[in-house]
Amino acid sequence: MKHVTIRALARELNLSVSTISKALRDSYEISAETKQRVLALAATLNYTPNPYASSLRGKKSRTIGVVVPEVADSFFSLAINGIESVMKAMGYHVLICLTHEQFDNERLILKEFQSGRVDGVLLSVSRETLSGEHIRDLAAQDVPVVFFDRVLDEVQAARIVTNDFESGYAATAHLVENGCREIVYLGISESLSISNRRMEGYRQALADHRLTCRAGNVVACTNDAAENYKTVKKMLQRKASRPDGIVASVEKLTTTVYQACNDLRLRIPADVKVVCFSNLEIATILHPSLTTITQPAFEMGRAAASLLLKAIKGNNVMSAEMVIPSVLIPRGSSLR
Amino acid sequence: MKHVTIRALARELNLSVSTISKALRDSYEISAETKQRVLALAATLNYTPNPYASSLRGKKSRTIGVVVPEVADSFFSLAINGIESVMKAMGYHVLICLTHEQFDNERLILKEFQSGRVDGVLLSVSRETLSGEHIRDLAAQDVPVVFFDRVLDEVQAARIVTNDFESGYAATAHLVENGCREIVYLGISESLSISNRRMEGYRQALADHRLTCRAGNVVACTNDAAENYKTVKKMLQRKASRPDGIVASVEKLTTTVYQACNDLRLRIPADVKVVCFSNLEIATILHPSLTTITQPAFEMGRAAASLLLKAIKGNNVMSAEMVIPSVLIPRGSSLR
DNA sequence: TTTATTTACGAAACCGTTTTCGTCTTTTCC
DNA sequence: GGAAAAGACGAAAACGGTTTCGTAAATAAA
Repeated sequence: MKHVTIRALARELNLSVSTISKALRDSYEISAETKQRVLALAATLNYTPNPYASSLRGKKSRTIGVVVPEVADSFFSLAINGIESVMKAMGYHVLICLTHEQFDNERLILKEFQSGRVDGVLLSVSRETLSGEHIRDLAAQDVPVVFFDRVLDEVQAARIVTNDFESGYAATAHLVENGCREIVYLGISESLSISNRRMEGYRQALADHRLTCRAGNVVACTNDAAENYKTVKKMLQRKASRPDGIVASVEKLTTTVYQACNDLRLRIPADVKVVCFSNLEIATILHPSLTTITQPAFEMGRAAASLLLKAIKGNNVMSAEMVIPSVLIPRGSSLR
Repeated sequence: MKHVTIRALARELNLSVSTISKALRDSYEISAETKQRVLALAATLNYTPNPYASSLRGKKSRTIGVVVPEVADSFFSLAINGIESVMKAMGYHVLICLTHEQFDNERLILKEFQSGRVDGVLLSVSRETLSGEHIRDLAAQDVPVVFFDRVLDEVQAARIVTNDFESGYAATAHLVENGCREIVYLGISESLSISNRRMEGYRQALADHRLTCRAGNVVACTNDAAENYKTVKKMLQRKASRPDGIVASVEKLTTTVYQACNDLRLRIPADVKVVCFSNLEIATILHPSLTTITQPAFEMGRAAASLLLKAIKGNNVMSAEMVIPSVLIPRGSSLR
């Protein structure tokens, strides 16, 4: 079956192409009767407008790009749900692109977006991203960019974040208050905004509680689970000053930490207490249940999407910044 | 900054638009020297072709649609990774659309896809989907459709599935072999292919082991976690013939089951043994660790994507069917 | 030397929609 | 009754690539 175009409708009704187009868009120029006829025929012939023709002509695609490191991660998948809920309501499409935490992928994706494929971009940078040249290049083409969660301070753009510093602080203070004295912080990257801010909160909390931060107690994990497992295991095997508390800055380190403790016969929370940044619903049924810093993933997605829509409408939101707080949910893994 | 078009390049080099286009596409009609000049200028001016213009002219978008019920689910997010890995390598874009398990969303999405927005569609139907009219309508517009995981038997289309019957059988037989006599099956929908096939496997396993399948032992869960929790709890509180084994046909029921057992002080696996269809990495650190039927999510995504590409290239794959087996991974939750 | 072929490029149509101008008819208003 | 205004529609030019069909010059074949 051939795709039915506006021209086919025009022929059928003995009207001009422009009349059809206007009728479909409910223009005041067209009589009510003609509109009815057009709508009716369009419905029976199952007419669906070619989005690419509209995009080409109108210079807007009603599509946004979402650039994230990973989709198999509860924070990002929930954030995507939030984004989608807003965009669907406004009739926008969502093009999801994965960087797999690699800068080069991110760079190529954003370069491609200079083509006008998307009207705006929601970005959570990769763990490798250090420079923001590629982001500025995109913004220079009048494609609005809104950061969410993982931002690049160097780039001036709108951002939706959570209170990483305070959360890092809260997690650490919580462990201290539950008796920990040798707390380690597991980061995810040396450059990533969220990882560093959470770490600063961690440091501040230690300082405020008159605890020194041992050099080896801050570890930047990699993207390789096996490697991280070794690292964590080694820490937990230290003869002197074995860690009695762990702040894990990212969800996927949960498995690593629990696994390492299990394998070393260290009991959580008796021997080691754990707090993890995580949105896993399943945290409640871990054994022991996991104390989490739960990020407002869905809300962050919603907020970022709304802000991007404003930017697309022409508002200047470059300096907008919204902080949606995370919450510490104490559970079994950190009880005294 | 203005977007640089092919026309701008033409002006700059005193060449015609068609020459530029051909040079960029490495046509044999253009001399090596001219190609060099064009490529060089394109690079310095940061030219990126407008995808909508190409799509309009060429009648193909180099974009595929992926229609799934949900993205915050490890099976689907892993499958998306598989899809993306193939599509990215072939220079295709991936438009992800969520049905949230609602038929009407699915119908509207597929209808929109009749517009030519995508060159093909990968589909895992919603739990509400009973009829395939909307899918046939799409296929009638020459948009190839490949099912993955959740298929609709009524529709003749290519499909990538896992061995649901055998997996349901294996899960159940495993529980029987570990001593269970009163095994319940938690489905996800009365109509969904995967749910029903797994159930048939369950029934067959019971029959083969000379166990009767009590009427109340097959439950179709809903999309509402709280409701499911109540249902499961009620089952586990039965005075007569309390279940001693549970086959949960979908990942998100894990939390429900563990939670209910915890709250009722039922010990897993001593009082109740559990097998769950799940791709959660975290299954290993549950307490007890969860015996899973793990689906080849990534591979299914890859296979579906490859098949769709074949279909897009014009091959008739309508009757192609590929079954990629799942594996039963015995862990603590089902030990005798 | 003439003819055939290859090489390298340009003009213009085309994809399907949107939008800007006309234009012609019908109303409305003094 | 005549001018002005409104109403209803059509022609045609965009939007930015791609592709077909020419064509002039250069080369090869006869």
